[in-house]
Amino acid sequence: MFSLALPHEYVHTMFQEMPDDMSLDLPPFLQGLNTRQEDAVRQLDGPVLVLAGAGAGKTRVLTTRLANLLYERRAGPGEILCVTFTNKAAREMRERVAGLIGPMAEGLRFLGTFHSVSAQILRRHAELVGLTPQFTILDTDDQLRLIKQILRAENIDDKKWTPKQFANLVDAFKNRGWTPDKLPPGDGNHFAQGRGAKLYTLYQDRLRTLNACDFGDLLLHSLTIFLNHPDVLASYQRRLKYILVDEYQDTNVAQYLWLRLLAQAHHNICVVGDDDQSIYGWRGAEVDNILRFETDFPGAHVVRLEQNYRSTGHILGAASSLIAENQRRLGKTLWTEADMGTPVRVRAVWDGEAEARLIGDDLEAWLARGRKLSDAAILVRAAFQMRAFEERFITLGLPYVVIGGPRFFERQEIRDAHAYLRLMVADDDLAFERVVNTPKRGIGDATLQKLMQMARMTNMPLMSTVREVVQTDELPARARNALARFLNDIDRWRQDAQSRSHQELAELILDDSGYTAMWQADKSPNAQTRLENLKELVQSLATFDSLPAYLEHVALVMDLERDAGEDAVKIMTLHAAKGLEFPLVFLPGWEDGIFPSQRALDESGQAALEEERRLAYVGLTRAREDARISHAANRLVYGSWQSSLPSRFVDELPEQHVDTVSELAPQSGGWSAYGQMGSDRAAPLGHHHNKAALPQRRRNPAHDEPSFHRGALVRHSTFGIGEVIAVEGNKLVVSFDDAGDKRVMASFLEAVD
DNA sequence: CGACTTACTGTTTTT
DNA sequence: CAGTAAGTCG
Repeated sequence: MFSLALPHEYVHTMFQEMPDDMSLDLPPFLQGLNTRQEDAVRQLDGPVLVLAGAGAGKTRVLTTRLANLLYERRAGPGEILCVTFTNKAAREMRERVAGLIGPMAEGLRFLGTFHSVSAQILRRHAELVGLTPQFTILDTDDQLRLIKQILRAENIDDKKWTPKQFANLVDAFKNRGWTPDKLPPGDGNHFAQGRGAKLYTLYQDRLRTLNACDFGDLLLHSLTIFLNHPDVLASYQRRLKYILVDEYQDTNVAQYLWLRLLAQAHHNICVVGDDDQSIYGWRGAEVDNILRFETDFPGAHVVRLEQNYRSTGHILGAASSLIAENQRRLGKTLWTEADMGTPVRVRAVWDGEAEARLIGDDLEAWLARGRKLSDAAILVRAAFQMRAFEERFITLGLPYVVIGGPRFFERQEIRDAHAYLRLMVADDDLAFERVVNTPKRGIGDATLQKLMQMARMTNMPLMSTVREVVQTDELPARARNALARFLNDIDRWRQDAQSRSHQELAELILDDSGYTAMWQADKSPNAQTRLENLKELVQSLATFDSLPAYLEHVALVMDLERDAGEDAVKIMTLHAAKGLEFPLVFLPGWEDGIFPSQRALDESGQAALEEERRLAYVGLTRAREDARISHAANRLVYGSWQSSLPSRFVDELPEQHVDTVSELAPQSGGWSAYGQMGSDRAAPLGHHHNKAALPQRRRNPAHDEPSFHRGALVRHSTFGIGEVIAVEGNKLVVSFDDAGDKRVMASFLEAVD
């Protein structure tokens, strides 16, 4: 149909000569936009802020603008930076642009998530931050293991100061763009008696030694590169002539700085967002970024998209009034040409079970009216609310899908398989650790502990350490043989990799290592599913050119495209629902303590509550025709009953748009408020008992590679005192007083004077 | 070194 | 309640 080979100059001249008739001569993809949308699409140069209300055609504007940039030849596909938050959004964008301008969309190399674009840049300049281009990207699981090791090595009680807490702290630092050297003094102080900052440094050092990055590093390192190497920055500024940003309200400080640097030279940056839909404050998003855009980029062209194409009048009216309760917002007036439709229904039920029953009944009625289940969604505040619905729908035989549940690449068996694959590509310590005894090879905790201690001392990868240590008497024969065998396997597979496709290789490894057999022997009910998942993994390998390409994809995307499947209701969190729409939306659990969450209620300021309100707004505005809120009088939370009050958000809904129904007997007494307000909830953390400082234990004082000569007197942690009788590189033969002659590694010995 | 039993601790989520 | 992690025994 439409081709870019069209005489572009001709079209361009026409734009200039006949401005009044432009709409007639617009390229097809520009037709059918409203005035504001068209404005946003056609204002190509300079900073543009698009404030897009819910359902106002934000994605359409972004994709059309991108297509228009290409159509107008302002930039080639490789010269446009277009960043989104999710892979799904990036995929959708690419598809839609391809639909508008054809195969040229494939050349959009810098269209992707912040993380994938950063990763691309970082691979190219890795050495500037002390990494090699082959660095590994750690998943959350690897990251937590690593942190745990560090905390233990530093003698920090990992129950009081959990790895997860530390990971969150690090994440918060990175979200703000703080490398360890830029950490404001005192900022890590609340962690582990003021050791947060030091631990952060240690963690980053460790990552560098491992040639690895966590997710936050992808962005942070590329930011560091831009800041420290003006020439590199300048090359990207020259190359990326236009910048488009989706969901700008969700950007954190690091992303903001990253974008600002890239846009600094040409100011051709267009950001699209909605301050009312900022729901990721808890993970570092700064609504301020969007509120401040006009100050950051003076002369910014601001476009407000306020016509809603999604919801009925009642739904929009209810949502608008609700969000109007928030103080900090730019303010928009959404309107629609649609009918008023049905008022938002608010229903009170006795308990969670009754709520599930009610919604189940509604869905059956919806089906009976000839509607599709896939047109309906249940949006919950927190995952634990899902179970009640699942149980009910199973008994009803009503098909459902949980969106955003445990993800494919996060499953244990998939991670294990990936660890094996990673070992084919590099001497990956964390991968090695993960599978060295999976399936069981008789390499236990003690052995591993010892290996890690050695590796730490010599600053070598675990695998190299193992290579050395199997040639010594350091370890008991059993462990040593097991390790030697495993090492042998790895080397053999690496050999095999030369002559096989990566798919065949993966199959070979999984069988040969005994990993498949391990699950086949497992009689637990989900073992079968795990085997199927492994098969699926091997299948999906086929779609990649190489093993590294596959691993990169896995690390960045963490999700597998799933086929639509049968007609089913979707159950998901409100967060997962952002950007989606459904004719029928259920919003259960609108009770104080659940939604808004207890945590938001406990916060003293308004900020948390306002974010919850935005979440409610997001929920309501997902509905096209019908929104049904419900709240229960009693709820089972962590195995005990709590009575609950309707959410304050229910009261904030305007009467004229709402239809309130109660299933409850009027004075059944179900509303009593005892047990509320968290009086008996867990005491807040962080009571700083003045505990005596932990004894400072400094391990291995002789940290430097000790050199020993024949005849030297040495001490070994297990074998005791002995005399060096031969030196072979970093391995020594020592005659121990008690244990006889042994071959040991030098790094494991201390001099005795 | 591995299987079994007991204590604990619980948002939202992407990459 | 239910899943995990750490501790204990053989």
